[in-house]
Amino acid sequence: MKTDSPAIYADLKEKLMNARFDPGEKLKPAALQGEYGCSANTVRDVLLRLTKVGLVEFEIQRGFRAQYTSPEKRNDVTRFRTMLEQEGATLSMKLGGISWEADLTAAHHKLSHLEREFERSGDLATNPENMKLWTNAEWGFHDTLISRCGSPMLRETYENVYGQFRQQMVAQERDFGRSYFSAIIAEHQAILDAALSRDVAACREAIHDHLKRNYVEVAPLEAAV
Amino acid sequence: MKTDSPAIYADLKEKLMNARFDPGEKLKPAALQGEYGCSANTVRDVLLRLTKVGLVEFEIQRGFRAQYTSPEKRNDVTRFRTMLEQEGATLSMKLGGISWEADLTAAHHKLSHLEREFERSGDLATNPENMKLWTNAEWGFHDTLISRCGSPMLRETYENVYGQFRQQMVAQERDFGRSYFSAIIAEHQAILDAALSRDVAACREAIHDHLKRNYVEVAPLEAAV
DNA sequence: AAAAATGAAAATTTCGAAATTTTTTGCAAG
DNA sequence: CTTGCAAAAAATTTCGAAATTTTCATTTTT
Repeated sequence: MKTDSPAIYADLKEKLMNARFDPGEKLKPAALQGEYGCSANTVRDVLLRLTKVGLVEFEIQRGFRAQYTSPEKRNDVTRFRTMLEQEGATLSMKLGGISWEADLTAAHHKLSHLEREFERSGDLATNPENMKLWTNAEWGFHDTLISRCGSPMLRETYENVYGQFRQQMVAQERDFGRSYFSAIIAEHQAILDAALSRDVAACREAIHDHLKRNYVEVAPLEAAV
Repeated sequence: MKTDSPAIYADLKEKLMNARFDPGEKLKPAALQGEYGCSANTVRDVLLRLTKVGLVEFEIQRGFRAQYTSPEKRNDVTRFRTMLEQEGATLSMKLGGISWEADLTAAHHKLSHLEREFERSGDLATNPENMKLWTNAEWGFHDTLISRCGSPMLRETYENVYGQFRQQMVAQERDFGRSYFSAIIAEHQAILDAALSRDVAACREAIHDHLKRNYVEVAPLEAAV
């Protein structure tokens, strides 16, 4: 009995965030068990825990599925993430001190360094190791932005929604060419500048601008109850 | 094998929301198993699922606990709930049509009827059946308020946070006397009026006023990273 | 006496199999 | 050819026990 469920959790989480499962794909413990050399129950246990962070859907008596995808779902995730990040950043701007400015500057420095590198070389899409570096740096910047919001619940929720955002968008097979990075670099810079100058309106706007590319057209319907 | 895990889930959820477990109390599957005539694993399964809605804390290799309580935690839940409800209500005011107005009016009617009754008779605290009635009506009103926000994620998150709010506050042993209901009735009315007249600022204010009694003084510290 | 080490008890995790439920398949009727 | 039903197959849930880890009380060492 040498199974390492934290490793299974981490591996499944990584696969889910990187869309290595199709949207809505069934996740059968009995099938996954072979991958990890453990019993089906252990996989079930892990999937139940991944349910909490929103990466896996669970329905009683009919098992687990990778989160489904749709234009509506992507819009929802994007809107919700935007809202949480705007609120978190606004609070950080009010509550954060010099240490926050230092942390945010550092996180941005790391991120922009990478992005300028990828803008030049264009070898992000091809190199999974670079993708991981960028992914971590991007997360670090956005997390630091809201880190002084003073609300653990907001921060934890943001983390989960950020993960779901990535899950939805990675499946979209976007273009990570140079023009993408040119835009992204400017957007991150705009967020940083607004945050450091404590300009709440500008920062909210910059966050919205950063995420608006992810909205897609959907037939407008009155929301259901 | 006649165990009914949905019933176990419902029962534990009810007990957690009504603070029938002490804050931070250990929830041991082997101990709870007797209550429900099932195996410890079934209880574990249920507790893992209750983790998703934030009523239960899980830490790997050291099991489950009822959510802990503290002034900071109560403030956090209150602040986060306020924020979500304000955003949800604002969106509903923008997107909701006549059917929303009808639903909201109906939900408020049901709620205020009960509250006026309890204001007169004062027999809420003593009668658990009445408490349940009020609890459901209160939830119905607030859920309807945000029901047209157009964001399933916001709405689901609000539901979880509302449950955690109740979990925290019920443990506080508050005074449900007549004066409490006098205040509550006016607050719900103010929310309804502002919502129906699509007055965003007034509605946000009314939501804040409704929840502000739950804030407690806490030594101000710069938020940790 | 305080701290570290030891060992027993308790709790958590994992397992493989049995019981239950859902889904699929095959066949017959309209 | 489609629909409805029954049987088989597959998947999920539940179980009780074994393996592992944590917790707690006790003893040993500094």
